[in-house]
Amino acid sequence: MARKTKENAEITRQRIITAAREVFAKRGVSRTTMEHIASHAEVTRGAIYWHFKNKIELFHAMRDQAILPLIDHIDAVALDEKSEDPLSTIEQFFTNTILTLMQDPATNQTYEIMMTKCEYVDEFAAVLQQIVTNCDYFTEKIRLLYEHAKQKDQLNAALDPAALAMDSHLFFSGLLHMWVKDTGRLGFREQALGLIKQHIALRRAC
Amino acid sequence: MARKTKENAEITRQRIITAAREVFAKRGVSRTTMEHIASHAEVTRGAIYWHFKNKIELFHAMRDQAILPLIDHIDAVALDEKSEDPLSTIEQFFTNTILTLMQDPATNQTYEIMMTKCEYVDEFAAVLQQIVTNCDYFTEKIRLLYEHAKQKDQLNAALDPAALAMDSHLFFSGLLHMWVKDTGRLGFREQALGLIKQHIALRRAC
DNA sequence: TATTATATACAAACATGATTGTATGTAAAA
DNA sequence: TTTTACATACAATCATGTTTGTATATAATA
Repeated sequence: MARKTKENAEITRQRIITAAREVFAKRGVSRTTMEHIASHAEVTRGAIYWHFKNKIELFHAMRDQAILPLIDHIDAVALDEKSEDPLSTIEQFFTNTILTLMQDPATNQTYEIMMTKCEYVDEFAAVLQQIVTNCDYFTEKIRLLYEHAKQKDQLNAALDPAALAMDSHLFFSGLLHMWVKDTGRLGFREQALGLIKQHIALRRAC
Repeated sequence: MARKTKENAEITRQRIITAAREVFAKRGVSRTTMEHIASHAEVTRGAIYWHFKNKIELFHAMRDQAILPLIDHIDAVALDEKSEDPLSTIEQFFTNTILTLMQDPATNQTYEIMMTKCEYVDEFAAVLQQIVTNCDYFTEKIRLLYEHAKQKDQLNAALDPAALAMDSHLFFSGLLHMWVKDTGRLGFREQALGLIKQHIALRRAC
């Protein structure tokens, strides 16, 4: 086949990533072969091996497209340190993340793959450690916001910001897992935003 | 090879399940071949195919050994409906589950496999639905306990038992996930019991 | 109680298909 | 003219399910 321009090559690359995501979601990462991805993207394996070294590099490319914006998002939230209402800032962050999953099927699908269609062994074991590291980073940001809330007396006095941040992180982690897993019935997804609201309300000074 | 007695056959069966668990944990369910399991169990594939139809049946046998006792546990807890202190009952349940994971490496390993080393597609997709169903069952039991706590005025008055139960379930789900994922550093596991304590404390009437 | 028949608990071999990485070819872009 | 962006062909391994073989436990029978 004829050579493509740089722009066309980039389009091909993106088509491959999209195809990989869709096939991963359907068959799981391990059971997905390069040929599956290739035919779904309407290219040959040669094209994939040109753009990516192997399956895990392709996986990382897919993951980055979903994760990096989220990291940016939490960084932006953390910048909002001077917020008048830190508890609402936390609530907003949770809510926005859920809204992203609702509105962006690609991101949602990538989360689904990472949580229920990937085995974290061998080359993928490192990914799990990155996830844990991200969790720590995330929890620390939340902790800072709880600190500010406490200084502003918006927090129930007896509560410890570090422990609260952990509790919130675990809540949110659980929420994302249920969000992803509960695809059949629509019940859970509808309550998600309400659960976030109540979770934060529980912390406000009473 | 010679035929074994029923007792010996049962021992072989259990050896296979144990071997499967250990190999699943090391290589992930998809990448594990019957031959891997066979050699680890010091039998041939013939023995495995005699006892189990295929890999997923073996997976289910392994899963049942970890899950069924837990179901029994929560059923026992739910029987404790007349408890004087329902919030402590919930706390006890969470704590006991974590203690089980600490003390029983086999159970812990099975959880690890189910949460990070299994792809829920094809034959395994149904397992995910079972997990969700179990979650619902679990959440309902917790909800009942919160109801009782509310009737006894042990609960912060403004709180809704159903939403609280969901929040607790998400917290606990997140806790188990972090417990399993955070194998490297020992930091998280040490705080787990403290986090449970605080989570429940947050709900007590103030 | 001794004998026989049958089901059991595996081991070993077989047939088949799938998947990976690489190596090579090629036409157009730069 | 030299890369680039792929397609195609190749080699080698690996995994699965099934089939066949067999020694023995166990139950039935005489």
